[in-house]
Amino acid sequence: MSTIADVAARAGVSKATASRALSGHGYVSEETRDRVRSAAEELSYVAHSSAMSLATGRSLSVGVIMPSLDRWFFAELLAGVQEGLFAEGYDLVLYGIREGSAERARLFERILPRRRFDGIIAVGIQPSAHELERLLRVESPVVSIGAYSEGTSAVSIDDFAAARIATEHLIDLGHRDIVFLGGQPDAATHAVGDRRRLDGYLAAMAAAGLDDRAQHAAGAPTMPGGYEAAVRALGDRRQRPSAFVGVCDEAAIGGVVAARRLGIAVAAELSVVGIDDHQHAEMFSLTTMRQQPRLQGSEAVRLLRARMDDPAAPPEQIVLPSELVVRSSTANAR
Amino acid sequence: MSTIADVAARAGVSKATASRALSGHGYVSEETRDRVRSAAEELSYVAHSSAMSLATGRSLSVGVIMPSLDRWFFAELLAGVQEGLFAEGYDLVLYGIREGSAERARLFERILPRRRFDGIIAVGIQPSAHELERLLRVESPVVSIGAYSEGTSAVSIDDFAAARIATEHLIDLGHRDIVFLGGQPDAATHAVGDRRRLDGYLAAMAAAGLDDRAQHAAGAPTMPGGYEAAVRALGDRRQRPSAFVGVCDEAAIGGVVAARRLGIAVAAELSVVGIDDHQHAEMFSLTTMRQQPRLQGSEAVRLLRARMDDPAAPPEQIVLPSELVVRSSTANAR
DNA sequence: CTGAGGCATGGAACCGGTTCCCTTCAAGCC
DNA sequence: GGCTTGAAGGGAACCGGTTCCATGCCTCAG
Repeated sequence: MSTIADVAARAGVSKATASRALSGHGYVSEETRDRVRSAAEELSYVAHSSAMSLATGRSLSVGVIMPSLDRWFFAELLAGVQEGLFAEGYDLVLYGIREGSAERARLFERILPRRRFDGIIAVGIQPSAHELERLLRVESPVVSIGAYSEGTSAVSIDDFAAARIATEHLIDLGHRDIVFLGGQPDAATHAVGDRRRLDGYLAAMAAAGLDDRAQHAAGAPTMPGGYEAAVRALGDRRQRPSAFVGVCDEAAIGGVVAARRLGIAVAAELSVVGIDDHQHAEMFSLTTMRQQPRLQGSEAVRLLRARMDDPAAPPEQIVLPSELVVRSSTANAR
Repeated sequence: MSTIADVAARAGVSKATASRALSGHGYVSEETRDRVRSAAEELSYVAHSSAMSLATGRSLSVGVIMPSLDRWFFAELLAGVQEGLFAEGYDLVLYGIREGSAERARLFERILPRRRFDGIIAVGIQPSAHELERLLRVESPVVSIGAYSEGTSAVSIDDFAAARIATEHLIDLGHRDIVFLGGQPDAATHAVGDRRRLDGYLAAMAAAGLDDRAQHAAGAPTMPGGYEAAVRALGDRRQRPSAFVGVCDEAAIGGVVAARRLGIAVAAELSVVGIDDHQHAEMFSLTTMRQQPRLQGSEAVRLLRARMDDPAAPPEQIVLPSELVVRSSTANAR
């Protein structure tokens, strides 16, 4: 692999001039620039990123911290972030860190300070005070997604409102016995957004005077999790709910599958609404609150770029809209 | 952020000694080592990765190229790779590149040569001759997953055998009209593994003298793709198949959902077998050929480490086993 | 007593870029 | 004609580490 010294020698100029010619900073004559460029072309020269990073102080890379990779929301988000960063010429360095794991400490203590990232995108992670302090030492701008952090820029939807609107949709259809499906009651592992969605559901129930009928069938925010929670909720024939609000579409779809299995007609006997507009939602005719994780990812990149270009700029929090998409999994209560 | 010069000054030694004390290479007295270590501790010193990389020639990072992030197999794989790399102290730099996109050229021309990766993991990508040449210039070892590349180390399952065994399972149950569900007929976008699975299905059909009954309901290798293909295949009431082999579990589950929708009893009237053992397979009681993408990911890391430690070592191809998991989506033909 | 060899350390070169600063030269202006 | 100004480009410092080499000391064998 050739270095800039090779290019300079071949073009008959100094390293300094070669660097200026290729980067476009400083004065270089038209003719010299062309000579350097073709020399670089001939040697198929590509600048060494570490050397560049060391000299300029910018690494052209962004660290991305994710609590999980195998759920739809996070995978879509990651895809959006990746596309955005790649388009801007930044590399994405991925850390998949389960909440509260030992690796998490190592990440904050050693890994993040070692690479000087130009920026950090943290997804669904509520950094502890100590971790936040470590992040600030690194001095790279942070954008969090779905975590409502105060000090940093942030992207999210209004989880509270989304769940409230979904629940109101069911209430408007005449439903009274509405169960919230999925989500862990344990606060430590409960994703922040899930907690807010549960609160939104509770608020809607309370506003309709249905406080005492509110019920949470806990479970993992996944299809099997929703399935199991639904089986439990539907098990009692005497007091069967007439509608589900899923903590996410995966849980809601689990509920749909469970209902079908138990011979309960979705819509006619049981309305189900989710939150996400998952790629499978349409297939299951699921009514849901649409959010667009890919868009959230690319918005996060946009916010990050803004802060990288001007570190003095104040952090910006944006809340993306989510809208009710009515399909045929919801119908009037009987 | 402090540098090694700060640490050296605080410990009262030279940069050289400080470096040796911290890295453990070369002679340093016990007492000096301790002094340097506590100086580093007090300054919360962390070595600058670019400087280290420039000096040593090793970047402690691995490039990972993936064709998609939103499918279960790839997400699981990525999780396995990520865990493996993190445990070994390597960073994962992610590139999500759609087959044949413009970004792909940029990746091979500029991005990969710029960063000097210590290794590259390419998933489901068949590099062109020109791309392979670029990869070799970079001189970092490559491990491919699921792509059967000759020059490089590789990890995969035997896709051909997996589909053959799945199909034989159905034939043994007395099925004759077996449709292969999902997978794109277009060779350019058809993932290599999907093609091999189709071939395995065809071979099993041929071996049982069922060549003329073999039928491929094409579609995306996803749940909606399988759903649509199944609806088409089940549409003709006169010639309804008695069994599906899904190109993957997602397609197979799409088939199960389609059958339920159409009022066709899975197992009793229609057997369905998939390939993957997807996280949702159990929920749908799907009989399937189990493969473990996480394991494939960590094995890929192991192979990569082997080649990084000894570049002269010959590339190693390993084929991981896949086994038939019989659940209740398959039954004797009527 | 001398020389060899292991240990401990410091100085300086080096990795491959970028950028500051200085020199040169030509054009423009008073 | 002398001075200012700006373009063009070279030398060298610098980013923050690692490592080669030289030096001094101590021990031990001959």
